[in-house]
Amino acid sequence: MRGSNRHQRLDLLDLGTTHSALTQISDNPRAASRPIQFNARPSRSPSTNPLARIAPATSRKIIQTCGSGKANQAAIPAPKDTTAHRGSWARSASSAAFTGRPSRRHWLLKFGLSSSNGAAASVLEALTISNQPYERIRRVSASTKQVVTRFAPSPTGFLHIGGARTALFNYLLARASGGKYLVRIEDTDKKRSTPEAIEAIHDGLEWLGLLGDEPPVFQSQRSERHVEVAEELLAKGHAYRCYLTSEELQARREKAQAEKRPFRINSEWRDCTPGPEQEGQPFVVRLKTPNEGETVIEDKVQGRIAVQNEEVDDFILLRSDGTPTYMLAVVVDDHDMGVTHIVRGDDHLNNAFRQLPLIRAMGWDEPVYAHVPLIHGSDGAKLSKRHGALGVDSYRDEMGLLPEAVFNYLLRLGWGHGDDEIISREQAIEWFGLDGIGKSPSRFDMKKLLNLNGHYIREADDERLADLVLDKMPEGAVRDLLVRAMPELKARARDLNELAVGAQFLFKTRPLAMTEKAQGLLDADARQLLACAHASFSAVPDWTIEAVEDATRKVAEEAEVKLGKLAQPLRAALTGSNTSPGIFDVLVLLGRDEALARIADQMVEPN
RNA sequence: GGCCCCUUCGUCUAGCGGUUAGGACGCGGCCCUUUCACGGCUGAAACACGGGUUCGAUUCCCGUAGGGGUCACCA
Repeated sequence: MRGSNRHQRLDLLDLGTTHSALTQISDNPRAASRPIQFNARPSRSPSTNPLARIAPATSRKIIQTCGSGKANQAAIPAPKDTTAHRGSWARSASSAAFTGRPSRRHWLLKFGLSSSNGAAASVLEALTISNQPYERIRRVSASTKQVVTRFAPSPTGFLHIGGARTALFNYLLARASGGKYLVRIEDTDKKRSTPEAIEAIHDGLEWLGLLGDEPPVFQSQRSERHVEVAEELLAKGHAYRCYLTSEELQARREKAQAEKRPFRINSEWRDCTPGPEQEGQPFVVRLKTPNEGETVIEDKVQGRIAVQNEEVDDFILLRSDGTPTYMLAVVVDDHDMGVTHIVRGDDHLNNAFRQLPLIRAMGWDEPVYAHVPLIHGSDGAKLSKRHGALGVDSYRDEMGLLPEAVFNYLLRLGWGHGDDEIISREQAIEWFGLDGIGKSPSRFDMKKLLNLNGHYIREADDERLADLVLDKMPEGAVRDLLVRAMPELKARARDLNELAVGAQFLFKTRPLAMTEKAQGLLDADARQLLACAHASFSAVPDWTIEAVEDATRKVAEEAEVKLGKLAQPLRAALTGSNTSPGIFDVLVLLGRDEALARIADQMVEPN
């Protein structure tokens, strides 16, 4: 774990800024002894460039370098030729690395950045590690507040691919900054929540290694607390009792629609005290959201988004039966759990503008938001149950995928790190940052997932694969043989199902059933050749790959045919198929007796 | 429809004002080869459109078109 607790990301500096700074510093030999002047231009999204936020000018002054007596270390051998490092600047939250020229010496640079917007001055600490092929830049804040993220699925169905990716990003963000990653089950809707779904979500997360750092919080068990907050809001005048019925609202909504006016809930109860006639009448509790001005969110993915407050209606906190709504529950739970960074699908973006007034009414700290674009199906349509949105259990059980492949695929879907494709969990933790997340929705591509899975299968341990495949094998499959065959088998499979199919020949019973193509291979000449091979194999002293290969080549030579002419009929006889691992491997794997018997089954009787 | 967001090869993406627009999957070709894979080499393939700003826009701004999200006493 790279980030300790003192490594808290504030995102006050983005990498472009950092880079500019480093370039300037490296160009200025006297940088160590005096304040540094450098230009920082607003990068991709102005809102994420702190310098742009602090002042409109593009030129800012770094107030001081604080090298704590290590002034000379500020003379950095930073790369001057940035174009040589195309695409190699990492854009990670807690750390960034650039490849290219290895550093020649240690250096450590710290400088403070004064912030006129009241935020704590951040400290940027950049260091290179000598003799490493890359250098690191790490942002460190003066504060020690820990990053806390959360994945908050509602248990109304399986854990789908989008949810899994949200979980992944939350997990990675926490790990990347040495923070905490939590899971909360949003089961306030009792009608739609099921224990099966909770189980499925748990299994899915476990399989992907994305279980929370603490046992999950169940939202339904916290309703007392939610009500308590609603009452506090009521007492403070930030919320009010609204006696409008849903029927009344529905009528108004339809009327507005008929008149083609935008409909907004405008409750007359917002500013009036209920009279005696309201006594005993059902009511909901609504939040008094501001009606004027605008609310701005500095979203880490979407950038700066402003919404007019008049667009935000007074949403319900407590239903007429007194139960808390989702909107209330999330805010309260996020606060109580100490969540600092909210990473979720951008279908929740609008909710942020409702949740913010609630947070402000309570005087709580505002979280950092990151709304991640949704994943679409391969046809571009929203992923739905009919559209490839399967539970992760399907990926595991039916499609035969490895969790590390799904992990890697999900990571790359909507997030990028230069040209890197194969990324391990450790590497992901090292590299992950919110600024690497793209703003546009992405499509799910099974082909690429499969390709990745093939890669991870080839990397995987043979014993592990054998155990995984054993389930898919017919009765009588021998684990030991499976393990021995695995190095040959796994090179040819993209998923566990293909692996199982490839392993079938090992356990077939004689006489072997032939596929059509295998049958086609076994013409009269071929059967004749098989007889020769049988004779030759019978005389092989040690049934080793070398000996078997030797014997096979000799048979082909003597018969004056190319090796392939003999190998294919052999393959058919031995496996019942026209594709298999290398024929010598097959011979050895089957063992002398079984191999000879299978050949004998197909050859012409020798005279 | 109101509001909000998005738009680089078919797909995932790199790109932070000057690049022969890079990589990966998929697709084609070649090589390796006992089949199938793997691997290696190689080819085709993209800045949605229109205006600005600028010496110069894929990159910045504004429109248009297309796509998406959201408008519940669901979460």
